[in-house]
Amino acid sequence: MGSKRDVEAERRKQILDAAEQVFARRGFDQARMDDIVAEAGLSKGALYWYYKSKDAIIRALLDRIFAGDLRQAGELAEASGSASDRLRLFVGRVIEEYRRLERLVPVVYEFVALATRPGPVRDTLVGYFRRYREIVTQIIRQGIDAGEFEPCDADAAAVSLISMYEGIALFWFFSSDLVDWDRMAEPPIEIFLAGLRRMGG
Amino acid sequence: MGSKRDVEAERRKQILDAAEQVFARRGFDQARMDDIVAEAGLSKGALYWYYKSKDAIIRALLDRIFAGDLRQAGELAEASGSASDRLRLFVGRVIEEYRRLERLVPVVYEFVALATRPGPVRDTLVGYFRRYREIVTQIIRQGIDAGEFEPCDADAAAVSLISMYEGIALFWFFSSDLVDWDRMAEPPIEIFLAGLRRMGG
Amino acid sequence: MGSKRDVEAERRKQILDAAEQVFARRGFDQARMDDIVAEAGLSKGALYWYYKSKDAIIRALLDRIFAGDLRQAGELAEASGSASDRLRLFVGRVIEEYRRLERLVPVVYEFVALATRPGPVRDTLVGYFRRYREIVTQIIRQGIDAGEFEPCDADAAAVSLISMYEGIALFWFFSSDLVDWDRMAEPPIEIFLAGLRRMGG
Amino acid sequence: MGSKRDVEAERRKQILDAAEQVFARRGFDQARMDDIVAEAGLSKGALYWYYKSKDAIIRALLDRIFAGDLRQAGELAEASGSASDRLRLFVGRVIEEYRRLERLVPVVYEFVALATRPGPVRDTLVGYFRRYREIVTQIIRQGIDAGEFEPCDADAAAVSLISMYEGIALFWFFSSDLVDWDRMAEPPIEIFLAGLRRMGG
DNA sequence: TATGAATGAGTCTTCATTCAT
DNA sequence: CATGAATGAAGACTCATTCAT
Repeated sequence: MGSKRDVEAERRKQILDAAEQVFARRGFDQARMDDIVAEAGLSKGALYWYYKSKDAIIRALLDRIFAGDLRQAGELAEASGSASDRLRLFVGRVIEEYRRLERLVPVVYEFVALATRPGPVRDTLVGYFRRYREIVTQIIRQGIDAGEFEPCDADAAAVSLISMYEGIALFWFFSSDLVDWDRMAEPPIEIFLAGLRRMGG
Repeated sequence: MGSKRDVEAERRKQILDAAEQVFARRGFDQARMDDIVAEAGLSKGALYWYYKSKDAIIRALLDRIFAGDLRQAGELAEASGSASDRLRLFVGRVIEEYRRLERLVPVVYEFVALATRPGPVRDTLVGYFRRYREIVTQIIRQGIDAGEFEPCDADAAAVSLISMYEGIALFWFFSSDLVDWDRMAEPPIEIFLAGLRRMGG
Repeated sequence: MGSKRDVEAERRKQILDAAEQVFARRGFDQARMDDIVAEAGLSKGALYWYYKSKDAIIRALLDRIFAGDLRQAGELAEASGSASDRLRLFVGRVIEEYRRLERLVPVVYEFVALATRPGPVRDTLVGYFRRYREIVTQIIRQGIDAGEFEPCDADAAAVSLISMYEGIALFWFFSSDLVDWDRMAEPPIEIFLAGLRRMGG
Repeated sequence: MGSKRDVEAERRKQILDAAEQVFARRGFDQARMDDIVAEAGLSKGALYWYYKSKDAIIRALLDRIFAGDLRQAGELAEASGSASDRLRLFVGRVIEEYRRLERLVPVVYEFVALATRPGPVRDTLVGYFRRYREIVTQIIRQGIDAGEFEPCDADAAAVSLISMYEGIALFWFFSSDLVDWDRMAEPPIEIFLAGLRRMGG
């Protein structure tokens, strides 16, 4: 049993989990290494043994949150079924993802704020958005080719769709009392699909 | 001429302008008061004469950016013309606003990150979003009542629309090379309006 | 009418009175020039017109409080009457003085703390104590010479007497609920005088 | 040996000793944390590791100086022997204490100045004086009951006695060239005891 | 004389990081 | 591997004093 490896993995997870909590609570800059240490139940030395710096923790967290490879989502581009259904599926997965990351939203916006300026965080997020966009663009294009959707700027439409849910997530965060996912899941995609659909078709 | 008032107003503007630059460049926490002082071309003492603390500057900036009362946008709800046209106008104004705030985007996301946690920043942003939402909901509802749009959850639709442009702004920020406002202005609203019209279809 | 002089004198008194209040409230170091300015109802510029610095104000206050020349007290040394009566009179005046300075006690101890270290404050206080001591020593010596008191170290006795009331003032300040001047005025001097009379006994 | 505890105790002593020196030299407000750091031979971080703030150091010093419980002095109230002898003993111990604290006198008056205003310093000193007073009052009362002293206000007498030595300490501090403890130890207490004594038996 | 905005050196305190044990 | 005391550069803020008006 690779117990050495296991301990290392365990410790790293412990630290990242703790950092997540603390960063969500205070933001990157206001978070103190001591907070993370306390939250993780480790010692300062132990923390620095596994991560060389605060920045290293932030980068590790960035990966853990945004480096998922969207493979599942990507498969949708090549799956069978109508483009509409595949977009519905896609949106369902995105929402699922959002729900999963719920308590991380503060950290996500912390990253967004950082990504505002050049650097590795920005690069990661740019890539993340590009991949999503490519997938959705491809599905919409297939819908147009198949005569399911009106001809249109598929890329602009893709950006619109992703943006809509991205924006709803932000909105939700500022009015969770008024907006809830159960209610906000269907209408947007249905309006959007209706807008894309070839009517006379 | 009230030169005393003028000097005060001038200094405050000088400081807020400088703070905007510096905050955009470095983020709230990484920004140094000395940076602001240098950018403003004032002395430390002068800065503190007008704003008691870094936080006071941030709050003043929050007001300057988000406390605009959306009166113009609000008027659209009561204007004449089709709901579609009024929504188009609304979107046009929002985009105009985004363009105007372009260089402030980093600061805006800085605020969003802050708004993630309870406090005055959050309160301000929550109010800001609520007002937008009310206006758009009203217009859509009028469109439905007038038979222009298919019946639907007007509020959900409003959130969707605002979110879409909100999200596009974010998207744009991460791929200004791929997305530009000239191209992204029309398609989203047109798809959306078509969707509202055809929903039942 | 020397109105110019009058204004100057008036302003200086205004400032010193204000400084007294503020120093009593906050101590020399914690007192802010702005506090004094506010208390005096003057402007910063005006204050600095009359006193060149904070230290100048402190020195002026030192004079105002301790530079009284004790002439009255000094006269007692040459007055007629028994030594006991003259000491009683002396003590009465000292107490009167203490009562008058009541609200200045904090400032007085501020000066005492300062006088702890070499400098003009120390010099002033040293002189102040010396003069008191000389006067009392002389009266006691006269009492011994006149056979009214038993022979003793007149200087040590004088220091004891002055110290006693000095100490009572301090004590009073820390237990004004328990000690009051009406009760503490007579007993000490009477015990002391009895002691001087009976020493040999 | 608990070397961990030892190091902590050692460091705290180091810091308090250094603070004592610096505060004596400059006063609380004029003392710089860097002075204390330098005097203690520590780093700034180390100092703040053990004491959270300048104020915390001052409070710790307050305790170290005034929180001694006077147990020894208290025992005198219940010891055997004449009241006079026990008061002589008491005074001897007080003088001993003063000699011990000699170099701390500036700090003591720094505290007195602070105690002038409400707060923990004042509370501590008030308690300190109260305990002294209770002990001496009790002894004098016993002397009166035993017929050794004339009937009198025992409490006022106690305050007088303590005040006298308190005052002498102050006096001494301003004229150490003229007053020395060897000469000032006996006369005051003897005059005082003579004053209290029942002459006619 | 009087005003009060402006100056900037100086202070306390914080906290990421290191390293002897 | 782990500990936690120690480091010290850096930063927000203060405030006595000045000076243009």
